[in-house]
Amino acid sequence: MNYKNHVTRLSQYKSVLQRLVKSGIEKTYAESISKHIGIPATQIRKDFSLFGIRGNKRGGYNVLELLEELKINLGLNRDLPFILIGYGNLGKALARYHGFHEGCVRIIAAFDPKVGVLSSIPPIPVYPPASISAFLKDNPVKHAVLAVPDDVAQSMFDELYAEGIRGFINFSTIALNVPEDAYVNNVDLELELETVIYYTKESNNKTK
Amino acid sequence: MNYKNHVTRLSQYKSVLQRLVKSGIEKTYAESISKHIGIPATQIRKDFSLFGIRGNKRGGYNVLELLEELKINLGLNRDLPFILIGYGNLGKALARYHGFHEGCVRIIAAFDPKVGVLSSIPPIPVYPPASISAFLKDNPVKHAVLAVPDDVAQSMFDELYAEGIRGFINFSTIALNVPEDAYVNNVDLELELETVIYYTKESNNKTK
DNA sequence: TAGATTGTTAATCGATTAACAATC
DNA sequence: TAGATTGTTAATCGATTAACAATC
Repeated sequence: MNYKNHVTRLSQYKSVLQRLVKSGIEKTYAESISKHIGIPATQIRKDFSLFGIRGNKRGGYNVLELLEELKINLGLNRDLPFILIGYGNLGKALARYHGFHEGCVRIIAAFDPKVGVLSSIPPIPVYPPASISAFLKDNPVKHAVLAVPDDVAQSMFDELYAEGIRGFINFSTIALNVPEDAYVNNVDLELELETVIYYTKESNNKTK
Repeated sequence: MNYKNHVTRLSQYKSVLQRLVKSGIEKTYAESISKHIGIPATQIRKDFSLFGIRGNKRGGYNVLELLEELKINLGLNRDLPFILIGYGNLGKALARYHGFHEGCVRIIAAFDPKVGVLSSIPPIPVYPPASISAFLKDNPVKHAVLAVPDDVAQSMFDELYAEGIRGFINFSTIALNVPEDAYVNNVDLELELETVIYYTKESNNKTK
């Protein structure tokens, strides 16, 4: 079963709800959420139904409750420490990424041959790769960000997998060899740029 | 018509073909490509058919020719200069991103209040945002990478749109207000991490 | 020729949308 | 109550897969 689209939408709903909470709005409707993100109200209700989220007939949804339900379904209702492998430009950008500090996604440590302390808030320590094993023994982390050069991506993956990490986000451009029980989300930045190019080709101007 | 999936797959085919070229392989088959990326051979042929790419019955595909066809269909068969707006950690990471140098996607200049010259190969100049307009008059760029803080993302977008840029990749976390004839590819890094979390929730271990 | 492989047409599957019944 | 909104069932749409004819 492929839930990718559902999960993406759920996450979008969550973002809207977080904005509503900030604005102090207490109640919302499928129709209003639809206005914000352009997803049909009927699909929003369908998604909620699929994930067992219930509203009040005639009364819409309580913003705080709905947000909480969305977080539960996304698995965001708990502490979610990540480790960051590779502390180059991309690693630094991710560690300081603004959005993360608002949610419960936290990068608690980075590993790179060049050690040091990242001046982020809160500061994130940078350890040598050799200490990953020891670190994971003390810290029960299940998720890792792979932001290393292509030539070491597979061996780093293998090591992390052996240490019990099962959820990965991979920024390298090689296709990792992944066991059945691990999940790897490949983010291919070149592909993202190519998508832009495709959709702005003159020949596609009308169709898109 | 939504071609997003097709474009994603076309780009994957292109990557495989580029690897084959590097290995000096001259001929390939739908079935061999399938082995590399796990997409059914029948779908590969269907995609090729949709984009008018023909092979040789019984003889498979000539690697170089196929790669060229894929590039043409992806719009990658020409010079594709991007400008980079925002030269923080993420901007730096993108400018130095390894994959780009192999393809025809090139970042030719960056704009940031903190000017300077990026020590990349080739070096990318960093200009103040005020000079965007003048730069675009001399350089017919149609694509931009938006890697700026959320609070200036919309105003930067508006300025770039006014200057004729129509293809964008947006790393900020706000939903931009976009005219009909522009294309914005939103890359939400928080969403990418959340996807990993969702698929590694204990309750999803069996289903996924 | 026989066998392998392409390319297309038809069937299936899943996701989205529409219709509408339930109910506050 | 009447009207608004939810939640579900049914219809539509599009994308994927399977079957197979074409042919080198």
